[in-house]
Amino acid sequence: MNKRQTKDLLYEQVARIGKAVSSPKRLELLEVLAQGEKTVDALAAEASIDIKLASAHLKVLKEARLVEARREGRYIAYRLSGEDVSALWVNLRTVAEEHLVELKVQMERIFAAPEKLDAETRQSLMEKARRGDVVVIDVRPSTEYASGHLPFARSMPLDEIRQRIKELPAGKDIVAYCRGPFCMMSAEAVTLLQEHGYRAQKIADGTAEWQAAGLPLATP
Amino acid sequence: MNKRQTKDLLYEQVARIGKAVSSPKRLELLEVLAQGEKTVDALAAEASIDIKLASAHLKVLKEARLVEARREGRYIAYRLSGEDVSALWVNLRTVAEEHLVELKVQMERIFAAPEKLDAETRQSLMEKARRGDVVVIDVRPSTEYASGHLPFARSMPLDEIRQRIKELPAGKDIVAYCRGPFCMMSAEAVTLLQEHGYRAQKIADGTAEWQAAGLPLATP
DNA sequence: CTCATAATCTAACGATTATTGGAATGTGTC
DNA sequence: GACACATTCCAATAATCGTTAGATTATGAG
Repeated sequence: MNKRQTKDLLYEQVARIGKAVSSPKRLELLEVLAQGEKTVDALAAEASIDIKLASAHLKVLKEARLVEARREGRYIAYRLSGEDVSALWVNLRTVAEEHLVELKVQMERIFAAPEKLDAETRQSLMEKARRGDVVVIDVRPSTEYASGHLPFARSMPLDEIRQRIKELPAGKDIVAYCRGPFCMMSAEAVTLLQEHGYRAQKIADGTAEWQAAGLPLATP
Repeated sequence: MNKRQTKDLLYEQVARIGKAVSSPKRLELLEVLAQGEKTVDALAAEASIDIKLASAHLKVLKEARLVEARREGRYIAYRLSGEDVSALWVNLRTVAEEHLVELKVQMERIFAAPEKLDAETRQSLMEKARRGDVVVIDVRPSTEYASGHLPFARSMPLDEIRQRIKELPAGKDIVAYCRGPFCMMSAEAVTLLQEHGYRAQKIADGTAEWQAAGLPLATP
């Protein structure tokens, strides 16, 4: 086998990963899976697609070894096949945010001033949360919180905020996060909290971004 | 505009990046471009494809803003539009190496025991090179060396090793690197050096991997 | 065993993509 | 200004991909 054929084989393998992440729906599935294990059903619902289509996309992801499947009773649960997969998603999204003006514009139009964190800010946020100077709330569904969350964050799913709002200490700064910069849950949470007189802000980070920055997650 | 439409737009943008990296030839072009600016001509030759096809692929990469073009006389020189692009390539390739058994097997079959570096090894290699305990040689073409190389490495292009082999101090350990784990130049260099009685080994790192690990490059 | 449910498989379509050949554009040289 | 050269544009083809619908498989409940 000559050099050219050898190289072709190598790049072709990497392109399998590339092809897997070349579809918007598959990227969305990856982001949801970065929040923890989910059934096909749940994934299809999250991505607003038919179960059949979700299954087909998951098959592609599985063939690229980006996800793994596991039978759980009647359901089949999919999960990312490693932390590096979630880091790859963050990397792709970050490159897109950095280079694609269209995306920048869209995000600025949609999410007024998203709070982007750098290494230092992440560190100091964690410190403040540890000391109780701010209350960090995870507004994702509680199952996602359970499969990993930011250190010192408490679970306060968006659906339950209205009922549970009195659990939050008045006068404290509230910091809300959800699945990442594309997720709208934290923004809704902030609006809700501000309507009730809280000082609340959101951050762009989700667990995937946090981990990709090299910081550890907590699990209850 | 509802939530679903908004999300669709966001993921679609990221998928532009995904689509750009979904072709083996485009990945190869990206890797070559990670070595420095190149003309369409040179890129086509490196990837063993027709100039027209190279131009088409470069157009796709340009539309995804992963590369930029610049006219240089009669030629047009392409370059990566940022360090993050080269880091993305490294990330994709690493995920592929990690998850695709086929790729692992191929690489083991082709490159006998590639020397993978971790953070510590990189640090100690640089130290040894600085002290002169080992001689690190960059066997890529000299233009690529010129556009950035490992600290304390000297240029010794593969083509010129035979003539210039006496420049290398006898008795010293030689460490050769080239464009990265897929590149075969360092392996050939090692064979050549060993035939001349040198203790030589190669490392998997190229400049892209070095940089992706957060370490600085040197430029003459 | 039968049924309902979750998921996959198969086949089909329209849309997109890779690749090729031929024509056109832009640049420096004579 | 004519020419050679590097590159891009345009059109056409074959291959691949996304999506949908219908049939099939696997599991747990009754």
